[in-house]
Amino acid sequence: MYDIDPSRSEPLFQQIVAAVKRDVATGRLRPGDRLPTVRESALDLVVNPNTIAKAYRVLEAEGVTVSRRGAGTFIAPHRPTTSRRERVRAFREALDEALADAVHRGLTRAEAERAIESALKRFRFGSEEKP
Amino acid sequence: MYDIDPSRSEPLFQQIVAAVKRDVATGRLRPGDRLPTVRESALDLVVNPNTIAKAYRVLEAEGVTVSRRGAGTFIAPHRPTTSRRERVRAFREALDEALADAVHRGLTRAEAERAIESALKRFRFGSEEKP
Amino acid sequence: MYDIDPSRSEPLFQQIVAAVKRDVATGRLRPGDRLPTVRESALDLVVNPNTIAKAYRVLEAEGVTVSRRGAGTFIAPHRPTTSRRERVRAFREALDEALADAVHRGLTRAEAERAIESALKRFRFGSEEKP
Amino acid sequence: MYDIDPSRSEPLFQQIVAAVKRDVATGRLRPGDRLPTVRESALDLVVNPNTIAKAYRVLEAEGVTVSRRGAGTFIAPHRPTTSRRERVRAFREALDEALADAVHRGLTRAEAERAIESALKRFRFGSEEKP
DNA sequence: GTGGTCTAGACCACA
DNA sequence: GTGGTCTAGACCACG
Repeated sequence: MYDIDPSRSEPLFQQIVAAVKRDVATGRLRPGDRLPTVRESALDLVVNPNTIAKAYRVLEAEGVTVSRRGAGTFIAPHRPTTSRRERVRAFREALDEALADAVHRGLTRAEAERAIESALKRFRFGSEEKP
Repeated sequence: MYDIDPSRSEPLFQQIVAAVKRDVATGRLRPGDRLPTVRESALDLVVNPNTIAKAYRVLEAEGVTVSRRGAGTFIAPHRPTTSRRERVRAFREALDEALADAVHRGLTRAEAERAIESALKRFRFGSEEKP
Repeated sequence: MYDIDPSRSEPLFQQIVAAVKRDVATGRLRPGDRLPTVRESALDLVVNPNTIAKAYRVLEAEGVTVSRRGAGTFIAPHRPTTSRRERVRAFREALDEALADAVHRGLTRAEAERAIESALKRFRFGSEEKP
Repeated sequence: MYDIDPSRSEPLFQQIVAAVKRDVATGRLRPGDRLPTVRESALDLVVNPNTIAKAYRVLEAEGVTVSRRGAGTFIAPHRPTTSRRERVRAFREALDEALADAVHRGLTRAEAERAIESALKRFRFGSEEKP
């Protein structure tokens, strides 16, 4: 399902977490959808079931999923709680780091703008009310 | 100098690396500029000197700085070597993760666009001529 | 009847057990009252009948209910058997955990006292005479 | 250090989490204090180091501690974030369950009041400002 | 059959 | 030496 790469330095469980979050944010996974079971995913991605379980635990802790023993793991309804200030700050930090790296790699402004434009299309942002 | 936060999960040396790279990418640090010595930085940031040394080692390995024995550590001239494909791919990945997180935090499209526009202004991209 | 929340980490059957015990302790349910059948409850609470059955089994094991074959499940007459030492110890432990959590959430002493005062009013304690 | 009981049904890591939270809430542990290392605790409590590590991870996730690789695990500065409504609601629920259990065990009102009064003395509540 | 807990033990990243 | 990651495998609680 996901392309997990053990050779990358990012921990496996974090790669899984990021992949699920991306799919939720783009709408490929929607509230109520069921994730594959821990054992299925473990076979699929060729990692230890504990590693999947850890990823699911983190996702649950972040409010992305809910796990029910005996039933499975499901995408939770959205309920962002961070303040506007905080979410903008966090985004700017991540964006700064991405851009700084890109500049060092020689990305041109045009390339950056194209990539951003295309990325913005793929994500499903929350409704535009301004709290 | 930099605001390093030991309580964040990102390793200290990486926070330092990212901060220097950001300053180079925005132009606050320019080729030829000298970085503080390891000891100065260690006192400044209240961090173990080994941690600073590791950050400087990584920066040099990435080609961001050059250290001249007995003279200090300096910002290197830009010389991006990655292929266009590679640099775009890396940027898209980082951007995807930043956006996915932001969406989960409830960022609206308008907020994202404003943050991006402002960030694009702050970074000094390479010249558009040489692909 | 009860507000059972499958997304909470507490097992469903325990939520049901706790709800019944609370109702008995507050007097909403009294000795001799009949509980809904397993099937009724299962439909009502949208829960697997096995889960209800397990809750009833636990309640009976704890002496809160008695089930009479063919007739149903009834609230049992009170007949606490634990020693004073034991019942106080158990209460103190639960109270400690509740208070520790509350303090971490930032509850003030005044808020705690008000909540306690109100709670004490709602519960029907045993007669003070028989130690 | 703590009295952990493997025979209780509560998971070991949760018992450890509760014990640390109680010590923080009573003031036995204060912000900045260092917890025993994972390995020390594991030897001390005769449990697997992974179990301690999990407890520490949960404590960090709840904001009770901060862990720094290479340095240790420390009590974090208090920064309760829950709203007044939420913290009172959570406390009332826990209190209700504790009282319901106690009533079933035959606790008298006098016993309850004495236990409560004594418990209230041991915990360090936040400052009394009303936000 | 689902997720959760725990153990044992190896290896790694960080300070 | 610190905490973190991952594997392997047993056992349990829940629905």
